[in-house]
Amino acid sequence: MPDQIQNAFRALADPTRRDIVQMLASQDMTIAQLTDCFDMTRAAVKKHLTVLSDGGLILVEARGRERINRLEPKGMAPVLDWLSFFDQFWDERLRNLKEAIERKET
Amino acid sequence: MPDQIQNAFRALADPTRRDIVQMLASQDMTIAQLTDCFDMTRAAVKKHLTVLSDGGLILVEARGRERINRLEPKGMAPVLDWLSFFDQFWDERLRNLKEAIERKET
DNA sequence: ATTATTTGATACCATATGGTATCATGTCAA
DNA sequence: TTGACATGATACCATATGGTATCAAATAAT
Repeated sequence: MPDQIQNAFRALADPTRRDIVQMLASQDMTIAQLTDCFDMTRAAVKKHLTVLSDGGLILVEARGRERINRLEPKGMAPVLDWLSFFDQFWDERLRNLKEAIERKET
Repeated sequence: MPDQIQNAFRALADPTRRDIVQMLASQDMTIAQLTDCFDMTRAAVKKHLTVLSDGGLILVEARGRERINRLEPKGMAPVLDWLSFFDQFWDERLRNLKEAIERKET
């Protein structure tokens, strides 16, 4: 719960975890299914899934002896919120540039 | 140049670096100025700036013996591009949910 | 010219991270 | 019940990471 922003950004910092996120976007998958898609051990994939879960980016549902890993779009909210301030900066930059050009042309 | 997405995500994965980005959003700063804002050595701050530079998130301009660190909004583009696919997923989820509700109510 | 200031670079350290191997546990099927 | 299968958990390893301390180099100030 604490530092959700940090956990989410950390979860996205690894290329394998970003790949997992992309795969889960197309369909829910078990650990074994995900492991088939990567050149690494099931234990390694499990670790990545734990980090993604800590980041709030996936939800794990126990179904019998399997664990269905599902994407949790809400988990991306802290990341997008943080980045939103940057959009403002970007816009301000464009405004300043526009102003400067207008002053020169006056 | 290669793996710009990875370098950008990695740069954003550290809380100190995200703080630096926020500070540079309000004004360009030298390494010494940034160091005053944190409880760590100038060398540590310099390392973070190198990572941010590798991620394409800042530009460094030499001015005399000082180095002006400036935010580079364009560097955020790979991150936003990668996240954009997620927006689609989110929308699709909403569409599916909407469809399911409509089917039930029919 | 000399000194102070800002930075670059390197060596070094503790811990985090990504990975494997291994064994224990729970669940499905015969 | 007895295996087979999917997972959990732990110990362990190599490397990456975030930090310090230290020294060299370039520029500013006196």
